[in-house]
Amino acid sequence: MKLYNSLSRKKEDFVPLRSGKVHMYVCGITAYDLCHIGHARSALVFDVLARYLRSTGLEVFFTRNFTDIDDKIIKRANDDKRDWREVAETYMRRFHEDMDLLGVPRADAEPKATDHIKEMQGLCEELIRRNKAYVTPSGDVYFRVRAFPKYGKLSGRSPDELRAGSRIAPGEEKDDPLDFALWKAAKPGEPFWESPWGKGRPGWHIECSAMSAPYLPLDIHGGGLDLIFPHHENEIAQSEAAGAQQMARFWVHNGFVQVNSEKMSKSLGNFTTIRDILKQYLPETLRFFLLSKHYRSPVDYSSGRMDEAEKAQKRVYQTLAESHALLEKNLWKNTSFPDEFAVGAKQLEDAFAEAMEDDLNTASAIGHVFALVHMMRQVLEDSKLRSSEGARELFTAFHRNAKTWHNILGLFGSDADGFLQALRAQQLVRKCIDVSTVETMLENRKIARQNKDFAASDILRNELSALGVEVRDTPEGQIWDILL
RNA sequence: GGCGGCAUAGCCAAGUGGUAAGGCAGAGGUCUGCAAAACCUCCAUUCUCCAGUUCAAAUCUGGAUGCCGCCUCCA
Repeated sequence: MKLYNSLSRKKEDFVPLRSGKVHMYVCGITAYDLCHIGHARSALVFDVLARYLRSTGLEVFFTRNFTDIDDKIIKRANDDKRDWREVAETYMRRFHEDMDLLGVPRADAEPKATDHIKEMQGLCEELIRRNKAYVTPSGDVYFRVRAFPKYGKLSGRSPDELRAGSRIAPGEEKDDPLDFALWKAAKPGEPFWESPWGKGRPGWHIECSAMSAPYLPLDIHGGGLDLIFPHHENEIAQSEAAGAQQMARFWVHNGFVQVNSEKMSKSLGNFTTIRDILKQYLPETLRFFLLSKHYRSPVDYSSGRMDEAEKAQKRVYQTLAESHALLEKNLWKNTSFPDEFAVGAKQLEDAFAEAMEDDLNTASAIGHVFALVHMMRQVLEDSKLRSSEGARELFTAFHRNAKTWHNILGLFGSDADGFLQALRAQQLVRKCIDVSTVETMLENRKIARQNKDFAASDILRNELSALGVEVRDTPEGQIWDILL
């Protein structure tokens, strides 16, 4: 496949470094708060990338770490008057709960920083031995950016440019303003580990270099766009200055989730948590929404867009449900069926695969899903076509495709009737609609209609509409749905 | 200030040299007591603007404008 590499700023052919096996490392969360929709996007993008690579027959070993010791965790623990370990454990557990709902499986390895302190210290020692790092009188260890000539190759900045805007803060014992901490001496009351340089704890960047070390060189190192600088730049510096030939072949970064065209982030306070959204919408709707735009573009979140996503998604499931019902009935006639449907369906199937090949273009791929759905609807609406043998083949292929979508995108794989039921329940909650009230009104309307009292019937229909309920009159009686 | 990205219909969104996918909304039609749903048809001679390269440009080049991100923790 073609994959955009942040390092070269180009799409490149993805070829695994080791035959048939892919090592993928994605920066996970710092466990100090609930995950927001931006975390969901990042998790989803790399989940889909792993699923896709696996679907092409590659073996993928996926690593996603947890940062479970960090300034923010310590701050949170102090604020909440809890032990920092408990804070980290709580939010790691919340992360897993969110991912379970979103259908993101556990990574093959989920290392925690605190389980790899020894390796981090080892890496620091190696860097000091190579004169790429130094120890300060207070027991901090800093990376010597000047000693790594390739510094800036990922973010496209030169040390000179960076140096121009930076200065050493008072009290810091750095040789150079760009030098960054590998190991921080413990302040009073802070958690610490014993080290050759005294009591202290690891810096953020060294964690990922240490935890990814067993898998170097990585085929793919991923994360959010904002991690390029300084986090990933520093990881490269640490790992490669310590002797690695190349830390990662591909650097892949996902774009942000925005609100009103502004980045959603904890520091801006404009974030929406995954669990808040899942009170309103089904997890698969969030998944669909986030995957319906290319992973490198920013995506603007709003409830209006979620509503649109929900409507579109429902259309696919309705089509799956209706065609499934016909397949179950299994009453087919040997009537003529135009070839164009099978030909078109095959083209769309290929187009889906091509879109995924082209830098994981899920937005385009989903577009082809809808083109296929449109075709299925045409057949379903035509009483002659839908009962013919040709339709059976077409529907069978459609459901086979849905399996592929499920495997790769994690979409359209739920039981269709079950999904539609769950969706209705979710919408009832969201719209605060009381089912028994609706049913009473429908019963009254039914009576009015039996008496041909259309005026009364229409008044009830308007009242239901005001509640957010839409009624359809069919030969089988009244059917109601939630008005969006 | 430095570095980078983006600009496609009312909205969302694919499309990196060969004549604008798809979704939502909207209009007309079929159906209906009237509706609704569903289906059919229509809905960007044009891709922020200005120059240029080319037989051919939304796609390449130069310039302008606007929006966003990174440069400090951040998915």
